[in-house]
Amino acid sequence: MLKIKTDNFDLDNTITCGQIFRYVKENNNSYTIILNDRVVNIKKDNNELLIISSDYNNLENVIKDFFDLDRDYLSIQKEIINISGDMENIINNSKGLKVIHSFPLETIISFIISANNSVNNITNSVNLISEKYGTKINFNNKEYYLFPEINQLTNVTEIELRDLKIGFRAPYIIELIEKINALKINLNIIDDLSTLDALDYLMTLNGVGPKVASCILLFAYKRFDVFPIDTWVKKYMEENYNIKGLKNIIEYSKNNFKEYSGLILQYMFNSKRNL
DNA sequence: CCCCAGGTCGTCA
DNA sequence: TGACGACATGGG
Repeated sequence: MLKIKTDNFDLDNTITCGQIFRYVKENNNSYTIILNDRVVNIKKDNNELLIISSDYNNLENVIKDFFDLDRDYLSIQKEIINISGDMENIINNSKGLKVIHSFPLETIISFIISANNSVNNITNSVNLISEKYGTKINFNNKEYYLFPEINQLTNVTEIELRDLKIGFRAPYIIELIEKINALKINLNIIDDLSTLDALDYLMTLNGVGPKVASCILLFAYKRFDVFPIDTWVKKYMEENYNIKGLKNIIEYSKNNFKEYSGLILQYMFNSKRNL
């Protein structure tokens, strides 16, 4: 077992608030999470994380990277409150929430599926994709399936994907796979692009609009200066600021939330969904 | 049978 | 550009 000391970390909220889809809450209040190359089970015991895994190689760094444990969120939260004091409420509601550092291909496909969909349906489809195409891992006397690598998806057909309840988004995913294989899209260069260029780059993909592209950059590339505006954030902005419309929200966020827009909108999403 | 879910696309003015 | 309906699937 690996133990990691943490403070200011809300494990439950971070896992369950919609950033990731592939986790199971166990009876002992631990979480089993499927990462890109291993399965981990994590339990929070006061200020300590207790972790068991199918693979202990470099595990501490993997966990710290995935949960963004080395970033100083308290300072960021203070800064945000300085920028706009009325943020104190929702930040208090989301104290200890970390932005997960997820995996590009899985994140892109998951959030293409997220369009006009519910978290339950998204989770279901992502799990079905993994079970059908991913690598099997035995852990704790159970079988788990990693999300597939690109080479495991090369020959996937639209009909197969529609069987996995992906619906009208199936052709978007086929196109994504084809573009990656044809080297028309390179997920590795995104770190070298500015956030605006990265958004444009991702939005060349069918099925990836401003919201999905923002989620990809926030959750898979650690860009906090994005605007993942969904129905919940729209409701929040209208109720609390009387601001309507995508452009107006982006404009307001840009002016008031600056480089932490993505994080703040995540706080809003979280507070709204937890009501 | 209606509306909605972590939206985006194609079409038409 | 901007508005608007369509889109698979499941749940309330």
